[in-house]
Amino acid sequence: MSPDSLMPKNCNIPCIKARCSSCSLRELCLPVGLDEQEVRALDHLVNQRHKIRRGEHLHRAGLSFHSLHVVRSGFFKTYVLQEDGREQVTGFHMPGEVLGLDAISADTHTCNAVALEDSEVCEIPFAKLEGIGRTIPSLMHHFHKIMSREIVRDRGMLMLGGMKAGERLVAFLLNLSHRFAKRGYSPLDFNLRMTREEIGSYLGLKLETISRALSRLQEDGLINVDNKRIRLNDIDHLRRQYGSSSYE
Amino acid sequence: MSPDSLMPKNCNIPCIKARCSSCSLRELCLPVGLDEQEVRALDHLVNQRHKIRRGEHLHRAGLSFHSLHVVRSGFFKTYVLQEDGREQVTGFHMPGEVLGLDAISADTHTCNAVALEDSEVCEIPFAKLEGIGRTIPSLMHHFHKIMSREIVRDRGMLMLGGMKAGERLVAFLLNLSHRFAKRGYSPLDFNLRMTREEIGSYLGLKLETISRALSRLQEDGLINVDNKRIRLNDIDHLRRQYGSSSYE
DNA sequence: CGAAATATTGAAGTTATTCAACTGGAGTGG
DNA sequence: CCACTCCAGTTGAATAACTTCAATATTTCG
Repeated sequence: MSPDSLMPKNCNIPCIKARCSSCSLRELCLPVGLDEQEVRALDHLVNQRHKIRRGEHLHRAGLSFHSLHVVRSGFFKTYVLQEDGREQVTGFHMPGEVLGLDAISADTHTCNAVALEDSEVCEIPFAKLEGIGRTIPSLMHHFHKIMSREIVRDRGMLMLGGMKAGERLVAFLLNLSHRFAKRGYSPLDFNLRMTREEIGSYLGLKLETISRALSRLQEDGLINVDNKRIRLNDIDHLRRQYGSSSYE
Repeated sequence: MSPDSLMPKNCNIPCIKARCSSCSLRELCLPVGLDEQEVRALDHLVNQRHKIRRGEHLHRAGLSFHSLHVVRSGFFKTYVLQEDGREQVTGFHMPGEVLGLDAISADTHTCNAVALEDSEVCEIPFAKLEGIGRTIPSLMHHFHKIMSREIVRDRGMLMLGGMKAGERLVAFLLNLSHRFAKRGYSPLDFNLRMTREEIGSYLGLKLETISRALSRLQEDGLINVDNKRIRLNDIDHLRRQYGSSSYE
């Protein structure tokens, strides 16, 4: 049992009307920086909440694109299948983060998105977003910032290029830590939702290498590893020793 | 390194009014898919053309953001300097491609952009773009596609994660080839504008590894290398043998 | 032309991968 | 409840890939 499940406790309704104005993620999600009136406009924009159970897909590569989705609770991974059948993980996604931005380009999803734990998403029909954005410039501008942040984030991953396995892993852990912290969870003690293999795929390493790197960090006393649970014992040391790579 | 000011220095014709409606890049750049009237609106949007000479910077990380720039001619690289002083290349940019999308996120440039050869850019004040976009939905929508494409492109780089040096390099060459082709240049015979070191930085490899991989491909008869000039002798073989990675 | 930057290549060293054996936990069915 | 299997994870040993260091060649540019 994870000490910090990202799931809300009482969810037995498959779809409910989403309301940004009373959502606990207001300060993380689309509404950031919007005033009361603008957030109410968002209430009209956001269609509904969907439950996605662990292992279910939110969308698949090749499907036509209509709506963005914001993670309301839970945890997702996105990935693509390469010709040879290998799965390449392209990202992990927490509450408040937007899925589907890649699909705007060609009106087609370019990746698969699967829930790593029971999750909920809010659906945002993209045409509607563009429509409402026309009348609420600050909303449109905010959306541009979100897209831009996605670019910055992806580019941050690129910068791991020159790093060694241990450094990449630390950068990854620090990134998760930072994102958990922003969501009110401990930045020092959290559960990985993904397997070593998925981490490896994301970082361009093999699962054994991830395992070894984790063991090594534990030997050095920098972290504690108990299966999926990670404790960062000396986050400053981690930050100093390895690239701070604080990309959002 | 050459001393390079932020402003164009001594150009005879430093800045001229840009006109999308008569630009040869119409089919590659912002105007793609817009009708006559909409393109004329773009003429008002685009401020002017700037000449950036080889080695000069278009912008630097940390500077405040006002305008996007579209490469009108020439070739740019973007990069960030890491704490240890190492330069990490984040991209190469050809005519018709937009620079500065990363900066929207925080109104601050997150990377440096330097011309790898004498170049020209068209300046697009971002506030103006958002303003005009409000009245021309198709322009706004097109802009969203451009941002989305940038995300797809960056993510394509991520997918090189699992590949070996030779495969990454081939993916890189095929990507360049494809982009040259779209611009009317030969997809089989082109000049690299960047050094081996810059390619290496971009791909997460050392310059010697790039050099060796190029030599190896030449030995195998797949390409010809003459310093910066590359000829692809068997592009189908290259495409088949290595990941097609046709990201945009 | 000559200096500095860029590129190539070899040999040695390091790092990550591969293959393989083994552990432990979750879930299943007798 | 236990035996069993499956899956994720750990760890070791051998191998492959990449980097580093170093020497040399080539190109670029003032």
